[in-house]
Amino acid sequence: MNEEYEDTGDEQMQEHLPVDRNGMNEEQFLRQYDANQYDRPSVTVDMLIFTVADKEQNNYRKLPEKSLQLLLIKRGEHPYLGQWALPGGFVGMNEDLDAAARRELKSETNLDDDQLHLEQLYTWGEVGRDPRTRVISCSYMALVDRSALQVQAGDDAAEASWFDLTHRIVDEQKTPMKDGYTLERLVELRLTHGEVTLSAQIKVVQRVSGKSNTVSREIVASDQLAFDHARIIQYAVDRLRNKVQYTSIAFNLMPPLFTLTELQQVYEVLLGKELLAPAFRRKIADMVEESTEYRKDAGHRPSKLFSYRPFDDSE
Amino acid sequence: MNEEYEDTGDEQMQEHLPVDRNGMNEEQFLRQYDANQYDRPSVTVDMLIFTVADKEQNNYRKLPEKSLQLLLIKRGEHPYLGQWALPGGFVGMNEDLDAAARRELKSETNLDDDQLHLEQLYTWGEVGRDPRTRVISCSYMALVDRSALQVQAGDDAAEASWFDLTHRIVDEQKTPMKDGYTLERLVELRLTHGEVTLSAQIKVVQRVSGKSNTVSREIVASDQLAFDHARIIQYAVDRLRNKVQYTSIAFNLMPPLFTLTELQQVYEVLLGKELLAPAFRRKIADMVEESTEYRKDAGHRPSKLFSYRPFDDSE
DNA sequence: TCAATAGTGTCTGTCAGACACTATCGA
DNA sequence: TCGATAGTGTCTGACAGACACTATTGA
Repeated sequence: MNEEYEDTGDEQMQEHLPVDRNGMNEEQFLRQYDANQYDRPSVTVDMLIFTVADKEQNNYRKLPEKSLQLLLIKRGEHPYLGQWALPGGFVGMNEDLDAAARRELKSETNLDDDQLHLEQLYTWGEVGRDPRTRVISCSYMALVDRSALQVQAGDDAAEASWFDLTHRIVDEQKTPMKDGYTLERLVELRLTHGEVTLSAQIKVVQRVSGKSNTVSREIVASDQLAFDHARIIQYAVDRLRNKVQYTSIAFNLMPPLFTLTELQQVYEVLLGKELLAPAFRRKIADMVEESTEYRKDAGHRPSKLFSYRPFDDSE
Repeated sequence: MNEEYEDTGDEQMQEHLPVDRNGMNEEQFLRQYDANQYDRPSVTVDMLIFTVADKEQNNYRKLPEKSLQLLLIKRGEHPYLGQWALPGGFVGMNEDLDAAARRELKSETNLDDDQLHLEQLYTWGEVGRDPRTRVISCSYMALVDRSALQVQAGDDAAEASWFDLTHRIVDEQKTPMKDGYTLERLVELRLTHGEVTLSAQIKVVQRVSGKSNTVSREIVASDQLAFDHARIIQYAVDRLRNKVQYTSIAFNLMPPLFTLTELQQVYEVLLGKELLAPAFRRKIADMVEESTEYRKDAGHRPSKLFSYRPFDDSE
């Protein structure tokens, strides 16, 4: 069970270290280990930085609509020069993976990770996804509060912009298969910033056969979006929609004080559907705390302002 | 918006390709690109291969208890020579990340991925986690049906064994913090295979302050478990427990035909708690299909055998 | 006969969907 | 006044926890 019993056990003063088939102990092994004997892929982090912004609204009575926004960077270098890509970069040899994500986030938004939600999403490792060399990308999702962003992005040398993001299922069909079915969804992503519109179509295929249940995503079309980033964005939206429903991450998109209607609007824009106010208020009731302040600048009844209350675990 | 307008536009026959600040078009850039100009980390996949097995039972009336098992490999090389580790290996330069996971799985269990559940879990990229060199590990979780395993593992040169796995919260305390709280859990992992017992303690810390909500895992003690694998195992158990409740992955641990009590036992061993039969049967009712067969070998009323029915989406 | 599992019926409380209703502001 | 949002009350049906109850087997 323990290698050291195979030693002769004669040298009382010397430590009984296990040796490998070449007679080396661990220290000797590590000294001769050469990481360069094999080719290694490059590793990057890709950041999906989401926020929610108000759309313009002229009717003094109506509330402004919300839109989900994603930060993209215009590439100033090959490959995909001139196209838009997720912020990101290579992971340093002496830098934790998470630290690389936080570094990228800080450099783009000037926010530290205690002011936002940061979460590892998925690691993308297909062989041909980067024309330069083999690149494995670990994607992270960040949710930031619009009001905490000092600069409107783009203070960097590279051109960074917030794009309005819409995610729409254009087509859906279910085909019965032996021992299961295949569910194919065609998803259209549309990203707009001023005059610039990027779009992509992703085919999301869910195969259920026997017990296995696999989801794969394929890029059908990708206009002005670099690399396979359209697919990563689609994946992130799916994850975001999912998590909004059973966690409180949505509050990371809210300012310190907000009305319940604003909160509901954020949920609605994330989920892509309308919610009923009474049910919504019940659901989030013990995640918010009433303040004494009111919002009274609009042409209708003033609304109470609330703040986030970290989960009510107390009983 | 598009770089090509910066060309002189004189050469009608030549394509208008965007050029970078060095005057290179994409093809020229890629030809001179050298991936070796920077140090790169090594990338591995680590496999968490779970199954459920029956425990011995002598009372002819009683049903055998189930135990959750995990496949581990005894290391025949430095570092951690003689200790036990998750199966895994380096990702080939011309191999998709998923393909590497499937390859490892196939080599350990001789099963293809259409016969089981395979899912990417998390990517571990701390700097010091491997003493050899910088290693980033992408972990995958696989759930296999015990009855589909031809060999009892270990046909490989390396010694592979199924370990009974228990996951127990030994200590839990909640400390109020400014603007939130800290929830600390001490988790004890215990892995046994015959006479061999491995154990580890992981401190799982959930920090809730303001809007951010972070979970971190720290290895307090790890006996005979190589690398940071104790932490990865603990993470996988958390994920497994979570997913069992809202997906049908548990069926991947079941043979083609099973009784509802067996299914319930699997849920119970995964969740680490007992369930009430009527509620359980209601919950899984439309995920199973009645067969005409019965299990009648025991000292009690025979039970109907069921099979898995991929989600009842029909209305 | 009996220990053990197999399987069902039903009470109860919780909670989400749905919708009606009242309250209150600014132009 | 009125168009819009703010906010509440309550009916309904779905469903989970809880527990009692019946059914059936092999030694």
